Amino acid sequence: MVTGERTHVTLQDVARRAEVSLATASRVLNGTSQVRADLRERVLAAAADLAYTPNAHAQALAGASSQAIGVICHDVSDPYFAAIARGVMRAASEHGQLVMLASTNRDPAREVEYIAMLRAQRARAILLIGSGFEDRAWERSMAAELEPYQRAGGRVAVVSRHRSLKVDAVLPENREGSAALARALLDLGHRDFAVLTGPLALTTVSDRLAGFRDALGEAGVELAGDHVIEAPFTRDGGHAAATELMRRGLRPTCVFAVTDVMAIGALTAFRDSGLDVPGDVSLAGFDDIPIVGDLTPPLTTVALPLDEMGERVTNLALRDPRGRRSRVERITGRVVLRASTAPLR
Amino acid sequence: MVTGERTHVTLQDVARRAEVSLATASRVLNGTSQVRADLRERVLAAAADLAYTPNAHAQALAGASSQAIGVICHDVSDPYFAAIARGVMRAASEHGQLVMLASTNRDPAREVEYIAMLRAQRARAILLIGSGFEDRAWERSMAAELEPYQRAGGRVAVVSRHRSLKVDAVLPENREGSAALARALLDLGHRDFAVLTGPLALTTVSDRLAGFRDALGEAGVELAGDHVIEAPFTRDGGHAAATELMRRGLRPTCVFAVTDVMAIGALTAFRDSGLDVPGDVSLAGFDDIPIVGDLTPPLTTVALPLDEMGERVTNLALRDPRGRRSRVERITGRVVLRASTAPLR
DNA sequence: GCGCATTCAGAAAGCGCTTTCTGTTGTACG
DNA sequence: CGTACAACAGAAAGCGCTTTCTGAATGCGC
Repeated sequence: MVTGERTHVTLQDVARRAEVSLATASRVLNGTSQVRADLRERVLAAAADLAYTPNAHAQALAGASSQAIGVICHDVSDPYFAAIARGVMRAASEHGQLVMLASTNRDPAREVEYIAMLRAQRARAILLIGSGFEDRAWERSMAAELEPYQRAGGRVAVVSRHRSLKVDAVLPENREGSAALARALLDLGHRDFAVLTGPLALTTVSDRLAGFRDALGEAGVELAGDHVIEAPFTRDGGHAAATELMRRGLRPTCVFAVTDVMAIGALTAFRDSGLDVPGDVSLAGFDDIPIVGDLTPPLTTVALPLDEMGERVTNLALRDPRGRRSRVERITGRVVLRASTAPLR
Repeated sequence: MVTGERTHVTLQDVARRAEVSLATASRVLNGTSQVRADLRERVLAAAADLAYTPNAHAQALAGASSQAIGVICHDVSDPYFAAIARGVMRAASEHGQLVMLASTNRDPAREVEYIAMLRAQRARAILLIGSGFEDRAWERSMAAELEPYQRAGGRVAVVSRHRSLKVDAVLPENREGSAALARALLDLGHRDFAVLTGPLALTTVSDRLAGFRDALGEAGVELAGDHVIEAPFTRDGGHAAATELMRRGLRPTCVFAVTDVMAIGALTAFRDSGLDVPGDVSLAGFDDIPIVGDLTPPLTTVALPLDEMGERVTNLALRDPRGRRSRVERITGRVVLRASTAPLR
């Protein structure tokens, strides 16, 4: 049983056992064209007996294109991506596609590498999830990989990034969203703000910061430079940024973390130093990842339909590939006020 | 530019442009054997000029086996899987492997389907993450897919399941973990417990429940039938189970949710009905997913090194495939007491 | 200076499929 | 009864690679 039976069952084996030609076996299994009933039965039986599975590589090579789409994100374990990935997987499986998911840990080089691999796999589509970098060299090498891929018929779609990429995109309105949030917070009476941001080289970050700052500006409230604290784009980054805020002796009445994930770290940092949220400081995030409703207090945020966004990029990439120019679907964020923000007394 | 240039650049194109044979071009690009320096230069230059990427399918077909491993889990957006997946991706990329991730949404049929697809892709290894089902028919169809795959040289490794699968496995000691937790909770003085469980058909669930119940039994504490509430294996399931508990008018001093994800739902349910944790009821989970330290109160749980577990299955599957019989790595859970459990007054 | 081993480039044979092209049979028609 | 045309099975040509097999140079010993 365990003897060197190293090799796969091939269509040839099936054909031989069913005593038909290769072509006939292929036709039966793919339903490509009519085959006489008795032959068909024989082929089906043979395939079942041998536990035959077609070699997808051979199929791909022979013309029937690949069954898989590639998704590149920064980190699977980030709830933001996980939520989007969920939508992607659902939509992909509706299209009968397998999903290859890769995390780059925000390493631009790794990202380019993965695109090359996906290109080699002849993935039907490549989905880029998450903010791009504002980095000329990186943009060029991305484009260098993506352009030949697209020219050869590959589809590319992205969430949250665009500059320099001529591809279909699902674009959350980061600027407008954080502006709306700022106005909501102003309405609560706040005038003294701080912002915890991720790396400003990420377009998502800079957009959210800009939107927030502009909306404050329109209300005549200025956001001082030292009230903007930059840290890694993670829970720990949020924790560190909040800690730094306190270390600087700043006591804004309201803090905006540019992502919920960072806000979570900040919330814990505040709690650990005995600051009450929202009693001592109001806190708001962005994204509305699933967990934030279960925090104490539940987090005020700008809700993005993450799951749906995943579905939409996927559909963008998989539907009518004939589209000439790149389509853009804008996603409006909805401000959700929860208990983490309180009116200023 | 956009004209029907539908086709990929092939090795043939590179060879032609470099004015060498196909074989030479292949040798240069793979470093398979020595090639005269000037020819090598020409090939490299041609490949770069044409932005050549080898067709992975052709490579796979021609013998060099696939570059990808497949991972099947129940739900990518579940933090438990996400954390494991993270470890998998790290280890996989160290082995130069691409990861294809599929979620089955706990649908056994879908699971079998995905294995067939991965088999078709000639994935180098298949990783099954998450509890199996106690279901004879399903086990048979799984085995029917897996067995020919393994016979043909495919590697299979699993996290958290085993029965009937003869494969390498990373096995968290669920039974022992929840027993240890039970003892810790008994030490706090609790005698009146309830358990919120997922579907008992999942081996993980039944093991955790059994371990907990047994340890209580050894201390002479009985877990009444109506104090065990079954619900879906999700945050909402936990919420529903906790709600049901209160609806039944039960007021145990301590509640154990078999996963952290369920515990999170329960925590919110308790909070929403005005029950204080741990003042009115202590609450514990299992897994130690990253978020639980940021909850209020932080959750007592049995910590599993999720990230490391992902790494270990991957290594199990990718290292020395010559291993004759299946290896098992047991993972010990560590009880972490946090503020969600308090000593009984 | 001749025969031999040694390098290294090229030709060609697959890998397992799909699909076009060919050929054979059976049926309907004049 | 012979011809035209479906209908359908089989042969064979790739798809883009890797790798074995061939063969032409080159360098070496005697």
